[in-house]
Amino acid sequence: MKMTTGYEPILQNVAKHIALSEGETTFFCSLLQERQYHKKEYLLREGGICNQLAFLTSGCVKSYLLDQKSNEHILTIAIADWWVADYQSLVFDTPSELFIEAVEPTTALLLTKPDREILFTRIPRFEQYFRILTERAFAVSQQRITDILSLPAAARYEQFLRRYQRIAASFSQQQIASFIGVTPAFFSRMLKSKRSS
Amino acid sequence: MKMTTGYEPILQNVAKHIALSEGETTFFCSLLQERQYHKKEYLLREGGICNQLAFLTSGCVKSYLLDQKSNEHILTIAIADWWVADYQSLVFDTPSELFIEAVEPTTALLLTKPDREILFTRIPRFEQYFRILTERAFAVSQQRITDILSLPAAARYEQFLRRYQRIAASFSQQQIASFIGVTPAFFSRMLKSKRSS
DNA sequence: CCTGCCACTTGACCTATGTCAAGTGGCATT
DNA sequence: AATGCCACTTGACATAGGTCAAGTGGCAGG
Repeated sequence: MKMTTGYEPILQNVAKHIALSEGETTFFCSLLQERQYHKKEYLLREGGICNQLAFLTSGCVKSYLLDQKSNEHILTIAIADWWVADYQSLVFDTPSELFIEAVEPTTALLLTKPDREILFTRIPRFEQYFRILTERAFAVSQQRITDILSLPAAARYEQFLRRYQRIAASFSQQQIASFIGVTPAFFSRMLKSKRSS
Repeated sequence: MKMTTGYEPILQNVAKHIALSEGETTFFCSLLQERQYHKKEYLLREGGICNQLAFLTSGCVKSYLLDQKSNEHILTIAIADWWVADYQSLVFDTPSELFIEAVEPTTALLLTKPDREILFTRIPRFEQYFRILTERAFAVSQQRITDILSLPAAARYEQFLRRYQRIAASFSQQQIASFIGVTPAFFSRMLKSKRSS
C-alpha cells in the first residue's frame, strides 16, 4: 500500500520488539504525523511543554540547553531510527529547559502524548515496546553520567567517537565540544595534542 | 494474610500504577525474595552481571564506580520505595562497572531478570508499571546530566539538597561530595564559604 | 580516662579547563 | 578576483577544582 511508504522505518523498528497485525499497523500509523524540518529548525523550544515524541526517519537532531551565560550544552544527539523528546517535560508536564533542533534536514514521525496513551489502550503491547526502548535509553544515560563523572575530556571524546562513529562527521567541532562538555577552544587544543602524540 | 506482610510497601507502590487481582498479587509476591543487608554490604559488586532489580522497603543504598585512581563516583542514591539496579549491566548483559552498597541497614525485595520476564508474560500490565517507572528514572537521569554540564558545584549541591532533603542527613560529606562530583576537600571549603555568606 | 579512629578541615601548591580577543584559512557569493 | 562569513586556531591569562599531607576534634571501645 502506498499509504505506509513513509512508515517503513518505524514499522521495522517496532517489528524488532513486538508483532503487529495488519489492522494494528494501520491504526498505529494513523496516529503518526510526518513532518520535515530544515537544518536549524526547532522541534521544540525552551519554555514549551513537550507533548510529543519524534521518531526520526532521516537526518539528525540535537537537544541542548543554554546556561546563564548562553553557552550551549548538548544533552543528546539523535539520528535516524531513534526516538527523541524532552522526557523531563514529557513525563512531568513541566516547561522544557531544552531546545531540540535539526542539525541537518530531518524527517520525523510525530506521536503526541495523548495519542500514545490511546495507543497503549488499544494495543497494550506498545507498553512493552516503549518499556524496552526506555530501559535502553536509561542505561545509556547512566553510562553518560559515569563518563562525565569519572573520565577526563580526552577520554570522553574517545567514548563519543566510539558511540557516534557513523555520524561524527556531521558535527562541527563546536558541537562535539559541547557534547563532551568542554569549550571549543579547549577542544581544538585537545585535538592538536592528540595529533602530535 | 501473614505471608504478604513484608510486601505491603511494594504492593502499595504497584497499586499507584496498575490494579492487581488477589491471584495476581500472590503470584507477583511469589517471585520476590526478601533480603536484609547490613551497612556496607554489597547488593552488587563490580565485574558481576546484574541480573536482578531490588525494591527497597527500608534503608538506603548507593551505586558508584571507582575510577583508575580508585576515587569513588556515586551514580545513584536510592531510598525506601525505589527500585535499584545497574541498568547498563541488566539491559545489555554486560559485566557491571558499578558497586551497589547499603549505606545503612537495608531491606530489599529482589526480582531476578528471568522472573521479571515471567511476570511480564503472566501479567502484561507490569510492562506498563515498569515503563512508567523507567520513563521517570530516565527523565531524572537526563536532568542530572544537564545539571552536571551546566551548573557549578555549589548549584549542584543546591539541587542535591532539594531532591534528597529527607535523607541528606544520612550521608557523610564525602558521599555528598562524590555525588555532586567534587572532592571532599573542595566540598568542605565550599560549605565554609556558604556559611560565611 | 585513654586510645584510636574517622570524618572533617586547612594550607600550599598544582592542573585541567575556561575566557577573551586576535588571528588564519577555507569556501561560497558576487 | 574581491568580499564576507564562518569554523577553527592560538596566545595570554584567569579560575574552579584537585592533590597531598598535616592538623583538629569528636566519640566509641577498652
